[in-house]
Amino acid sequence: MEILEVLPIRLRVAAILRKALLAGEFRPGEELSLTDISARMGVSRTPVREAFQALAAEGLLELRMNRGAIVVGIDEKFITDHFELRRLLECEAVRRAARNKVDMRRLLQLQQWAETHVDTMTEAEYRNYNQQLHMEFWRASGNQKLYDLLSSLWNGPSGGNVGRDPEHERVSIREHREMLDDMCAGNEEAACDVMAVHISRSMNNILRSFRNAHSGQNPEPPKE
Amino acid sequence: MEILEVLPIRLRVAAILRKALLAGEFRPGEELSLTDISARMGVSRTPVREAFQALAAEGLLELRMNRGAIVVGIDEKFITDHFELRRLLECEAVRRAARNKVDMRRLLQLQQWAETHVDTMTEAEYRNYNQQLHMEFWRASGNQKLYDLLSSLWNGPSGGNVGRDPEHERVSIREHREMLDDMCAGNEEAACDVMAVHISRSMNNILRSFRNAHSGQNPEPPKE
DNA sequence: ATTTTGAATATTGTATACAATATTCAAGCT
DNA sequence: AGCTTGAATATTGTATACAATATTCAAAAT
Repeated sequence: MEILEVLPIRLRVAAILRKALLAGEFRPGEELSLTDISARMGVSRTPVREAFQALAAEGLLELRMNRGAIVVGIDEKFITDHFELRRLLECEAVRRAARNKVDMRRLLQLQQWAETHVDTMTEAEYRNYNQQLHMEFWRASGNQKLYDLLSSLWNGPSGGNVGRDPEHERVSIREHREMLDDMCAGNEEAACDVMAVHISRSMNNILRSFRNAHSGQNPEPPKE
Repeated sequence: MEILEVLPIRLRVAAILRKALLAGEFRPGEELSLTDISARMGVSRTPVREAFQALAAEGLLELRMNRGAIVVGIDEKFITDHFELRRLLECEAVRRAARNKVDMRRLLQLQQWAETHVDTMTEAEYRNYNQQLHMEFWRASGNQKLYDLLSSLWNGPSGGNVGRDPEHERVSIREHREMLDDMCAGNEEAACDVMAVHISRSMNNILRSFRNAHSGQNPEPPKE
């Protein structure tokens, strides 16, 4: 039987707004009115306000005192900045994990499952495996702050509603295996190098789909 | 004439609680009651609640749904985790700054001021110079996320109310000069190495004062 | 005509009221 | 005795009311 967990409104509001912001559904510089959003979502201003503050901390909104929130534009630099930071941190995580000679059982178990089911996995299953594996990397780094930070970065720009890419998934699973082998062998720099390639490849995928979505048609016609 | 800015209550509450938490004034695992804190501070629960959420995002509190917040203990690992992360990011910032060949005028101007006034600086002046210089490093990295992240880490564990250390300040100023020279010369790795030493030295200072404060007397007598 | 002033309006910031969830503890049952 | 149950209590989550600040725009002054 499944445990069904009801999230607080502020988290659901934050998730909805985050997705919309990352999808570029608001114009950069546009003012987001607390009253307006809460009315449109059918909730009170309080949880929306809390969501605004969380999104501001994530860099998606800018809060001006007594003057509401404005949308920070998602452009290619936003995406590359995000992924370059994530690459730095993920590399550090596996480097430390390799150095720490940490218990690899859970990691190997996850990876084995993925390699066994590589041809039959649903997209949801792949996403779940991928996140769990990365989270194990972060945990294995032994640095709690690193873990927390990478967790929050996971909610950053992602492909959005672009269809799944089986080839990307296959390559990723192979790279995961490489990293695990390097970690088992205590080969810090090798694991780190694979991770750098791994994240860069993700970034390029996202960038490609971003350019695709923004090429040709203007997302919003210019004013007037 | 000075612009006097009145911060929102939630930010002042967050600052007060952050300081207290980092100073270890609450027992690890202790429950912080929203009602209690707001009453003791003479404000309503709303801004305190918002402060709690911000502190939870910083890793200083843990929020349990419908069950209040508990204090995350500040121990030596908390401090080393923090500084190892900061070292990684500050190193990356100067590495990128050196690579980018950015405009160094503001940096050199700040540094020159510090070297001129090294013997007459007040502690507040040193702190101000130090923060401004580091912020220029972050900015010079060209990565907005890196800047935001290092900004938020600046509020992390700091010496607290341990007296000033003029020798530490002198050495820091010399290290800053070394980094600036390396950056001007485009010497990425050299600048990065100095930064690593620089941050590690800060960490050891904090650790020393932490051990000092926690050795001998229990901060709080055990229950019963 | 341009600038300045200030009242009207709208929006955020804070406080309080209400609803929902969790905890406690005593009564009843096996 | 130990466990289960449920009412009472307390605390958080959300909604609403109120206060303070910012914006707008028209009228007045230069």
